Amino acid sequence: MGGRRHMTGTTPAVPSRSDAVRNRRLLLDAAAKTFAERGVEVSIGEIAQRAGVGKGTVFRHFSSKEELLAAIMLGMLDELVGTGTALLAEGDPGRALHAFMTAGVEIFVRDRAFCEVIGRPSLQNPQVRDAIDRLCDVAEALTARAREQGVVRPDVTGTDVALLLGGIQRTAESLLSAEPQAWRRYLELAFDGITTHTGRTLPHPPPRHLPLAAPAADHGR
Amino acid sequence: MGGRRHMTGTTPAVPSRSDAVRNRRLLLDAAAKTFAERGVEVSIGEIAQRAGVGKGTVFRHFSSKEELLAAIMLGMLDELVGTGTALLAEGDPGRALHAFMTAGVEIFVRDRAFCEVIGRPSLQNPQVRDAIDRLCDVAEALTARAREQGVVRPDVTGTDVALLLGGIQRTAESLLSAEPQAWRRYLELAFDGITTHTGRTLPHPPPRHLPLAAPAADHGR
DNA sequence: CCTCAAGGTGACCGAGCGGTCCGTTTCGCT
DNA sequence: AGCGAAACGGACCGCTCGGTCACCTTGAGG
Repeated sequence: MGGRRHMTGTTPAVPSRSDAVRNRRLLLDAAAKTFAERGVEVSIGEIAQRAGVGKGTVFRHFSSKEELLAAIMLGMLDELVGTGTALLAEGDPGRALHAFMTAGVEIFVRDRAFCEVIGRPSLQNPQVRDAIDRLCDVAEALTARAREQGVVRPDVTGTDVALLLGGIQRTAESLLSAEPQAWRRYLELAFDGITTHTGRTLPHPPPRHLPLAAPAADHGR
Repeated sequence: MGGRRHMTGTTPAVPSRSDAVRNRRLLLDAAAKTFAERGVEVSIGEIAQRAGVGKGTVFRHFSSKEELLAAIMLGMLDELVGTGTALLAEGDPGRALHAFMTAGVEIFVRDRAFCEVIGRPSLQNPQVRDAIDRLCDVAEALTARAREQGVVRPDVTGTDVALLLGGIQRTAESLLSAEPQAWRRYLELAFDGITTHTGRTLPHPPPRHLPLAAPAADHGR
């Protein structure tokens, strides 16, 4: 997982001095928690404070806020890809797909920054995009198995499934503080939607991949 | 629509001088377009520029950015409530509910600020909350009709339907720039999910209303 | 045409942000 | 213990934002 002494883009992967490794760990942990609770808008200063280090130390380890964020998002994406890959060994394709979707929505529900970053290509760095591609691939593999067995309707793709994860979280979002498990309701609803056989095919052609190459012709005014 | 000469909260409803009414109109139009395209984060300065007025003029008409935003959100919510109410007269309850959901998702898709504001109670003023309550009520009325006729499964509520609107938009979000109509696919998927009869009941108790009374125990650090 | 209050405006303010820099501390090696 | 390099920290910079204010313009009644 990741080259040892290659530089990970712009910042040395892992420093050698003991205080530096410890602070890097503290920093990653604090950032993960803070981003999860409060979203991408939290200030670097607050993360530093929570980690018990100075603001400058943050930028010694990560050249920018975005890089710190990407490091954390990448870890979670890889974890989910791993879960999906492991589930390809599960015998029952329907159960495997359901378990994958459960794991996916759980991440969205747990982490506010994850929700905000995924699907906003304008904010994403190349590594995150690659990880999302891999996520779509494993979702497609799981979906294909279920589709061939007739568990899911024939015109549903892995990209559909990946996109639904965020949609399910969004549906449950405003209930989450009062009903932390409400998302399971909407996961089941969506799962019934993709497994029901109406005879009709869904409107609009199914998505093959995510359009991740946003030229970001943004608010350059 | 709405009281004529009542003051709308904190700012005089409609001024009397001709230039003032005209500028107010320009401002509302520019703000609606800008919020729709770019979300709540756009600066007041940009809205003013787009309306062709000075920044100070914005604050003469609306005491804060949030009030301007609320005025626009309120208009759209009321419009959707009106559409839903009208659809209660439609003969076919299933078609009526489907049409209501279509109208709802269309608004979400068209307006980025709408997506960002709805369901974030921490940002909402009382009038917007009331409008959302009314929206849930009309959604419940439409859903109840469809439920009684056996069109939708028995354990689906109007609040479920209202929440799904945002979820559907979110699902289609990253496809929207390349495939502006992709949301129809996920609307159909969700509609199939609430109309299919699996025999199983959904997990988690159905939501009765939205928990709109967020005490906002926020990042007051 | 005159008057004056209502309306318009942009320089300005304070707060918060990401990111930089350099004097100071600490680690690890000899 | 002594030393050089690496890491630390927080004052600091430039920028943007929402919101204010004192001065100027303009509409409309007389």
